[in-house]
This record gives sequence, C-alpha cells and structure tokens, in this order.
Amino acid sequence: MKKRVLISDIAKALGISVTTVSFILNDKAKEKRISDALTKRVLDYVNKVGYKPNQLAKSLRTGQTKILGLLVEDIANPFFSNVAKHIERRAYETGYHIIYCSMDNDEHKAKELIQLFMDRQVDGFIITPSEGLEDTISNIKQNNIPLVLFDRFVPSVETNYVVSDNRRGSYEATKHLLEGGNKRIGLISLYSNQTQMRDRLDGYMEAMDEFRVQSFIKKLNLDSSEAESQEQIREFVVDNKLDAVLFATNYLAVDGLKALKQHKTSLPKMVAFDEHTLFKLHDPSITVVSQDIEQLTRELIHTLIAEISGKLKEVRQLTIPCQLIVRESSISS
Amino acid sequence: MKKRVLISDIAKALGISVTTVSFILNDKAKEKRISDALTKRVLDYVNKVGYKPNQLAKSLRTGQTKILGLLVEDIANPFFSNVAKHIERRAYETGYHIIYCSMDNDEHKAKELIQLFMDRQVDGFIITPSEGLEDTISNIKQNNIPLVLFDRFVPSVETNYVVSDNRRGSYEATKHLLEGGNKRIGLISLYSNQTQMRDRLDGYMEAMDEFRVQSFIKKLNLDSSEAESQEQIREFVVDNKLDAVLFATNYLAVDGLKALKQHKTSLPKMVAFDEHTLFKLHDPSITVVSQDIEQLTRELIHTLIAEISGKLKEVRQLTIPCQLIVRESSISS
DNA sequence: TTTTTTTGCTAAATATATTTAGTAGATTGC
DNA sequence: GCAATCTACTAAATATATTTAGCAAAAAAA
Repeated sequence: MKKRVLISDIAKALGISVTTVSFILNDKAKEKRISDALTKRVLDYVNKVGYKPNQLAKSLRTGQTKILGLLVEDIANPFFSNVAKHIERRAYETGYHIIYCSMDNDEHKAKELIQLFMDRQVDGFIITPSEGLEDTISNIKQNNIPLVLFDRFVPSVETNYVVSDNRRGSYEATKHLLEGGNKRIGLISLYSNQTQMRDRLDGYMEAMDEFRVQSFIKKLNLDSSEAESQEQIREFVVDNKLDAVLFATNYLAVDGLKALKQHKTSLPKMVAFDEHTLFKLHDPSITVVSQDIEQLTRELIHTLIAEISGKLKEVRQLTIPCQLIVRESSISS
Repeated sequence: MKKRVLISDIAKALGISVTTVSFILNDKAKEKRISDALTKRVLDYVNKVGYKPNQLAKSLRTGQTKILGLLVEDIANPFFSNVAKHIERRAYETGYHIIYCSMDNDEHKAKELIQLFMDRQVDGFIITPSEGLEDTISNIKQNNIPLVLFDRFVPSVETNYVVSDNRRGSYEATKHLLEGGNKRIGLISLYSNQTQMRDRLDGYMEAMDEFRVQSFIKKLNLDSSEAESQEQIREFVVDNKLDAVLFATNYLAVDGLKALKQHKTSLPKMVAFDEHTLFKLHDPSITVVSQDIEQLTRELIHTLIAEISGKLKEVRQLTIPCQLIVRESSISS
C-alpha cells in the first residue's frame, strides 16, 4: 500500500510552489508564463511518480464532478440497457462517468433519485421523464443544471431533448399494415400521457383516418400485472376480430406474444415499437419500428456536453427518424 | 437559483460553532455530550432550511465516497442488465450509488476502467473478471479496496466472490438430456479459462462420463463475428449429427437459434445457460439453467457492505445453486 | 476550600486540490 | 535615470466539510 502522491509532494520535491505545479497540470503554463524548461521538468516528474490529482478535492474546488446522472425507466429493458451501453461508452470517451438508476414509472422514487443526484452535484442529467415530473424537471432547469430529456419530453417545460419521430414511425407502421390489406387494425398502448405514447397514438390515427377505417384502441395500466395485461390483450384481439395489431412498446408486444401463444390463438399480423432480440428469432419474425440508438445517443451526449461547456446558446430539441424493419409478422401471405 | 446552505451558515444563525453542528449531524451528539435541547434546536433548524451536507467535502475529509464501481462484461446482455438493476436497487437502499461500465472482454479497457474507478476512490468494486485481470484484481486487494467478484472468480487471487454452482447446473442439464434418451450430446462453449466456463465444461463431462458416452465439444472465439459463430455452430451440429446441444451462455444459444433458423436445419434438443426473454417465447420454448439473480445480488451487496464496514473477518466465497427450468426444447416427444 | 471530574462546547487542523492577487527582479521606453 | 511594463513565479484564500485537542464553567470529591 504505497501512499498517494500529493501535489504538495511534487512542489516540495522540485523546490517550487504548489501553484506552479497546478498551473502546469491544468494546461495554464503558457497563459501563466511558466518557462518551458520548468514545465517540462514538472511534467516529467509527474509522469515518473504517476501522480493523479484527487478528483474529490478538484471537484470540491471547481464544482465539476465529471459525473452524469442517467435516469431511465428500466435498465433491465433491452432498449434502455442498449442505450445505457452507448451512453456509457461515449461519456467515458469524453472523460465523464455515469451514475444510473431505474425509475420504474414511480413518481416518488424518481423525485427522490433526482434530488439525490443533485446533492451529489452531477454535472448533467439524462432523463426519460415519467409522468408527474414537470416540477422536478423545471427545478433542475431553474438550478441551471445541464439537462437533456430522452425518448419523451415534458411539453410544459422548455428543455433540450432528443427523441425519435414516433408519430411518423407509428404512421408508417400503420400504413404498412393497411397497405397489406388489413382492415381491422388495433393499437395496444398504455394509459400514459407521455409524449412518445401520444405521438404513437397520433401516428396510428392519422394513417387510419387517411384510409377511412375504424380504429380499435386498447390502453393498459402501467402497473397491471403481466397476467392481467395478457388477458386484456387476448380479449381485445379476439373480441374485435382484429386482423392486425400495432404494439406501442416492445414489452407490450412480448406480453402479447405470450398471451396469444398461451391461448393458442392464431397470431394476427403485427408490428412492435422498439427492437428486441426476440423479434428477429420469433417464428414468425416480428416487424418493428426501430429507433436509431446510435444516432440518438450521439446527439444526446453531444447536446449535454455542449450545454455543460456553455457552448449551447439555445435549447436543442431533436427528433430522429425511426426505421420500419419489415419482417414476417406483418406480411400478408 | 437559491444559494446553497453551508454548515457554517447554520452555526452562525444559531450562534454556535461549526463543530457542534457537525457532531449533531453525524449522530455524535450523545457521544460528544451535546445537550438534548441544543441537539433538537439544531436538527429543527437544519430541517427547516433543508440543509444537505456537500458530499464532496464530506468525501474528501472522510475518504468515503459512497460510490460503488460495477464492472460487468456487457450491460446490454439481459443477464447483466438484470443483475445491474437488482444491484442498483439494493445499493440505493443502503445509501450507495453505482457507477458502472462494460468491459466487453477487453483486457486493456478493463484495466483502464478499474484504474479510473480507483482514481475516483470508489468505496468498493463489483467485478465480473475477464481473463488477464489477475494482476489488476490483486492490485485492488493490495490497496485494501473492498471487492467482490461475481459470476466467475480468479483462482490465483484469494478474494470474496459470489457465483452460481455452474458445475452442478451443467451436470443436471446434461443428465436431463441424457435421461431423455439423447446419445450424441454436444457442448458449445467459448475459448475461455474463466471459472464459470470451466465449471460448465466439467459438469457436462461429469454427466457424459457417468453415462459412458462420447462427448462433443466445440469452443468458439470470444471475438469472432456473429456470422462466423453461427456458421461454426451449424457445422458442429450437422457434421456430428448431434441429438442435443448444451449452450454455455445465453448469447451462444441465441446465435445457435439464429444459425439453425437461417439454414432451416431442424432443431436438436437443447438447453441454454442463463435466462433470456426469448427463451420462454421461442417455439419450441427453450429449457434453461437459470441463475438465482435475486439471491446472487443479495449476497453480493451484503458481502461488499460487510467488507466496507469492516465487519467481514475473513474472505467470503459463496456458490449459489442454479435451477434447471425444463421447457419444450429438451423434451423428447 | 481546594482539587478533581464532568459537562458542554469550540478553535484550529485536516482532507487536497484550484485560483486570486501580488511580488521581486529584469527589461523597455522616453 | 527613473518610471512603466513584463517575466516567472508564489503566498494566501478558497471550496466545504470532519476531527483532534483543549478550554471554561459547573459539579462532585477530598
């Protein structure tokens, strides 16, 4: 257990002041007119003894923790864990670390966690806001903490966000089903006012209206059990004699598949929102509206870092196109 | 943007010293003989103004960051993202935060990340060690940083670990296939000396030897492309005319399913290690050896917190039983 | 009454950096 | 030749807590 080297040890060893060492280590040698000779001497010595500044002391003084807070709906959902992986990689490349947590659509938990992260003085937030978070989000803004919303946003508060073009994605998916000759097409969604859900509903409606056919909409409770959800999905599909179904999230589609498999109901044509390993392998393979995680996370981190470094002059609100990936489940034989 | 309240503000407002406030806030009022009256007065005031100590200053002074470092193989793998979710929840309950990252079986990246986390002075590590990390793990131990290995361990270094009983899980799975009347049973694994892979091989071997039948073993490279893996799996299964296959990881099984689906090869009987949403829904549904994530993470956090708080008197090495969940894929019709 | 102990609290040191304000000496300007 | 400017640094303040060592007054013991 070797003792940590301090900046004062370096100063003492080289017979110079702590200030000088600090300037050199923070790339202010030129600005502060430290001679090249001394700069080199310090840098060489620092390298030799492998000095690393204490991040805590540094953060305490500068107010920058180089930590970002990532709050997603559920890190165990493959969509979000994929997002988390991309974000993590990009953040590390830029010298930031990520602390994360799942909010599980629990308003109380979310508020507590955001407060906890603020107490920890994260340099910025990435949040997929669940409902009821208007005040909290607004509070973050008021405290001037850099923030980017993700996957959905809060219309009543003007913030940066990066989301997918859910309305268009949903429209294209529905149109695809309509053009396949399906008449009775249902949408399975959630009782949720989150923007992504509203947009997916809107897109579905727009396509249905365009084709002048009746719409069938079933919303499930966020907190209903898997068994309840499955039963409701089955009923909805069977009772309405649906030809095709658009699922508003990947896990709704998974629930749907389970429900229909269990009851040996023959599968209607279907499209799901968001990719899932299952979908490529399922028999039949499942058509999806896929979000461009690569681009979403790139813009996300880019926006957040820009805001942190003060380079962002105005609010940045991006909508990234989705891609309809047609597989077997939506093709009429 | 209201200004932060400092401990000195409180002291000033109440006309007492900073020391006294600090004692009271750190539950040392009794020990330091602060009067009950004053204690209450301070606590009430703190509550009123909503004072929260600056974590950075606190950490700098005490050396405790209340942050744990979680290093997993791949956070996008559903097994690990599930683990991450459980760990996160338990950690927060105990007042700890998690910074995480994926090591992607990249030795260099892993070493860099561990060093980074050490520089950040995490209070403890949770690591699924990839190969070549003996020295780094040993280094963590030498620096007296609390550590629990997970999913696999490093035999050459004596550390805490929590792993599943992979040997037994593999043995049971193989035996189950043997008892189903399958003769030619193959194991698909990885070129890896990690303990969990060795144990899964051992368990397979033990069962095969017990039944006195020839074993078929195929190992894939960690870094081979999906296409390569798939081709090799297909060849292995077809060339050896296998009746059944045991896959040593969930993603190998997924690759296998993709490979066999693409080439319309009829599916042999199969069992996979680790659960995956896909497996319940696949047709046929896939039999798995399931790890008890609930118990694994409970023991994990419990052990780590015990070590951090100095309550752990000796190294703790736990092996948790797996469960064989029999589904359609392994049952002989 | 004097000494000892206890009570209830505080001043100053500490953790480890960054940053502001300033200084001594050398050089330049006029 | 003397003021003004520049060069190359540094002392001290700062960020915000925790912790050690110690002090004055009150109570108890002698």
